[in-house]
Amino acid sequence: MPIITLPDQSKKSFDSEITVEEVASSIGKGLARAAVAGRVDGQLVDLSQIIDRDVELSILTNKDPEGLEIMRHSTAHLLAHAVKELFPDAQVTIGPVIEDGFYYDFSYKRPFTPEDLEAIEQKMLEISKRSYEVRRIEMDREQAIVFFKEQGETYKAQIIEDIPQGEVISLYRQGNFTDLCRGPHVPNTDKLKIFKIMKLSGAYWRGDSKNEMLQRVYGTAWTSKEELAGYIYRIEEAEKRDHRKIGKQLGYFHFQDEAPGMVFWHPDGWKVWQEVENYMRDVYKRNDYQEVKCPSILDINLWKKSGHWDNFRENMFFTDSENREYAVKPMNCPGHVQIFNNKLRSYRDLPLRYGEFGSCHRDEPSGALHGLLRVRAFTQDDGHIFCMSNQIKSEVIDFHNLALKVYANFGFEDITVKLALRPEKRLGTDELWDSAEDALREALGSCSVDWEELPGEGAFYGPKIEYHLRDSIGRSWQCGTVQVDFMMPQRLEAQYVTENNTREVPVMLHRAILGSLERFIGIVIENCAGALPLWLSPVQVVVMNISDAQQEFVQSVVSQLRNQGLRVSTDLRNEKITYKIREHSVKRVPYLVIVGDKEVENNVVSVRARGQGDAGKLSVNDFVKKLKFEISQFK
RNA sequence: GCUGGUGUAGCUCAGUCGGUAGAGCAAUUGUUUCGUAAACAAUAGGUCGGAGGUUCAAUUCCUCUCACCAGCACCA
Repeated sequence: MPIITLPDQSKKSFDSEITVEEVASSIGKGLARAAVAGRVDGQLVDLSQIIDRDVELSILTNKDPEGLEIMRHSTAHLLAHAVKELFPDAQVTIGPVIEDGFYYDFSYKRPFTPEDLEAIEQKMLEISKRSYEVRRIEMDREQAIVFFKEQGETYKAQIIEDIPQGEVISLYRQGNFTDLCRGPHVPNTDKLKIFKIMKLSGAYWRGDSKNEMLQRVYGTAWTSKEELAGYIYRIEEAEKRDHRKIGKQLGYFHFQDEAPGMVFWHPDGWKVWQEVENYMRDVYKRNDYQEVKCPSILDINLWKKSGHWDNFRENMFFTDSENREYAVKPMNCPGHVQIFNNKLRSYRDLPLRYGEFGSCHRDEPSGALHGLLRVRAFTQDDGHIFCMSNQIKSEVIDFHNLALKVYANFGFEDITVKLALRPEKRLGTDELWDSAEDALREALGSCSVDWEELPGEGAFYGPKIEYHLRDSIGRSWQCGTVQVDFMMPQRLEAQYVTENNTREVPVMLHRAILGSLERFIGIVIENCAGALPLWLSPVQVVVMNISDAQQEFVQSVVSQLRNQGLRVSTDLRNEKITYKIREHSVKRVPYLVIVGDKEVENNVVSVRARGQGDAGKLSVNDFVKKLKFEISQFK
């Protein structure tokens, strides 16, 4: 006599055991039709699940987040089903749900073509219409392994072999296609109607580059055609924000074949850069950092000593001169230690903070390069704090707060914090790693922030807190970081004199807020879709005349604005005012100033603000005040 | 680095089933002096990513190579 408690706390009792689907029908026809799965006492189950005891039950439709996920998962199975029908000797592997969709990895003798993808999508629609019932089957482990081996599905058999002994193995069958899966799934393939195959790519079996490369087919699925269209629209809109496109359009920078992964900054792009750099220089000054500058090329022996040779060599560029080998620096830390070591330090000097706009080169794999976001030559706002262990916590907390403040000034509020823990390839003992990781955890713990821990992702010399920002298409990029390092100061023989006149090795905190200036500027561009805030805009104002008669007045307005430190250009071309407005609007100039006879007569300017249109007439003085106020707001 | 795709004028792109290429915008010149997102006309502009090969002939076919794009792997 199961009594079922529904989400609204109402109870329904039944005379005998009953399936989730039957409960849905008992509530209403519409619900039964929309139902894709159920949740019984917190556990997701199929609609066919039998309930034989008192439970709490929710009926899930694809309007529920879990329902949508189940639907996407089932669509992944539909994809695999279609592939098996079209290419019977393809092997299926895994097909999970991801953000906004799903993928499925296949092993096949030849690469799929774009035409294959179309055929697969058609076949999926066809199978969906066949209205196959999706049925759960349970097998024991050995039975399941034999089952998949018989079908030539060696990857599936491998997956099962990794499932712990004794666990029940569940399979799902639709028509003549059976897939290993935990479930749950929609009850029938005809529930799957609104989906689209998106793209094809390679992916290593089990994510390991030593393994075979499989073919990954990506797809998306939604509950309505409108949502699918909305998703496609969002992707298109995001592509318009791509910093590579905007950078080209606005003439900020370019790349060319001769220097893959290295930026040619154009005048306007470089103005943005300088503005960012000067802002960060100010942050250094105001937070007790001393700016330094170290050589880019250092003797290879220093890199051997620091541990880079053993742990980072494949990412470094090398050069030589007169039989001496050098490395182009991939990091700034060894240089800063040299400055620290250049004189005898006392505990009274600590914490000692050095900051550098350090130009680094890393030989990144070609496939990793991505506009400004992943380059081979970049500049870090890289600082190193030499301190005692009892100063770590407060330094990390200060850094955390400073970093968030800087991000906010650039318009970023949504930052993901991660804690990257010891990697396989590393220096130092486990005890040192324990204390370094704990130090960071403790500091984060007192910062009222959520973080995700990433085992194995730390730097070779220490664990790190990472600050991630998202790009326009949802990819997340590490910008800032703070890392605790007990190893490098020791290896490079840094020391300070303690209170007791003994010598001790300082702790070194590596830290960067922007991370790479290139990457950060790329993300800023995407974040504002190229409409940079006034203080960062390379051209803040364009002053334009209506006709030749106002040329002189325009010049005088420009010189007044320039005298106030504003970045101003003129447009005196013999073009219609609408033409000029359009051109500079497309270039996202924050303010356009229009001068015609009326303005000259009244000694005012007509102001047009980006995104707002006509902003009225102002005296030059008032206009300057307005701009200065806006700039001060942002900084 | 791996898998797949792409590479034609400054930009966005069309085209050639093998006979050395075209549009729009930008540029240049001329005319127009015109008030809040594109005036009109003319001109100029490309060894079709690079190197080999096949061919009477290659931008088009083949091989290699470089760069870029997506994803994977790797990472700020």
